[in-house]
Amino acid sequence: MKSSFLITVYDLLYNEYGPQGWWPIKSLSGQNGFDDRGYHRGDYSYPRNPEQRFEVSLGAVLAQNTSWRNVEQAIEKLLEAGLCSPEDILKYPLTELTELIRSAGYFNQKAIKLRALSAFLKAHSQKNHPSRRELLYVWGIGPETADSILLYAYHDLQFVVDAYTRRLLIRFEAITGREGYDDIRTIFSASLPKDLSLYSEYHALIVRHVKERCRKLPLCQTCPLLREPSSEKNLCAYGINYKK
DNA sequence: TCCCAGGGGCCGA
DNA sequence: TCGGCCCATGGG
Repeated sequence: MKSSFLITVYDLLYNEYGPQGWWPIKSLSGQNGFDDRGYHRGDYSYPRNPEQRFEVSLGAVLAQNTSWRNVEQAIEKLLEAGLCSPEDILKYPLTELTELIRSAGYFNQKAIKLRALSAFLKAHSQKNHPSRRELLYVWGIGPETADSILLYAYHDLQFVVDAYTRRLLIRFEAITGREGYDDIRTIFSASLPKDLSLYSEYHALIVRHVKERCRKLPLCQTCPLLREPSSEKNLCAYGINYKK
């Protein structure tokens, strides 16, 4: 795949949707530069302290296979209970922790996952960020969650691949769908400039675009990726077939 | 009522 | 290694 292809896709998505403000930080909602849901569009300097990094990390676990609206409620309750650090989570009763995060679904599993992550972060030096390998060793942290934490909490240059990314590339016929997580991750990291804001924004834009347009039953008529006349091949093979 | 969400662990083949 | 199953709430 030509590297310019993924950059063209990025430019088109950015022009259509603008900065997405990921990762939102609930504890800063309403403050200068943040909307009432904690989004901070176009500013990639957050999180800035251990508490904010921890909130993003908790959110990455809570967001597993769960809509963000449900995650927001859980984060809000964690904040209300004053759980802002790994130590806070670890000393909080498990049954009560489970109740706080009920809205995020899979609450029995996720309460244990939050504890496992907290135990890891407590044992780990908070000064320099954890490695990908270390995070993957933590129970409940898979590749997507690890990369989300590294990119959005620790500003480490890791491209986040999710089900939306996979669907988008399948519809471009850029992948078959049988590729593993790391294969798809490499497609992006090999093609894109090493730029933190680009990585952060690209993943967020893919989520926005696929949720909104590239659904299971896609809305190709208004797809911003079908307006590029200079593309030599697709842009979206699915859309081309769809229009026939 | 059904389907899907900003996945990951576990288990059997 | 890989597919299938389980976890679970809430909104459309």
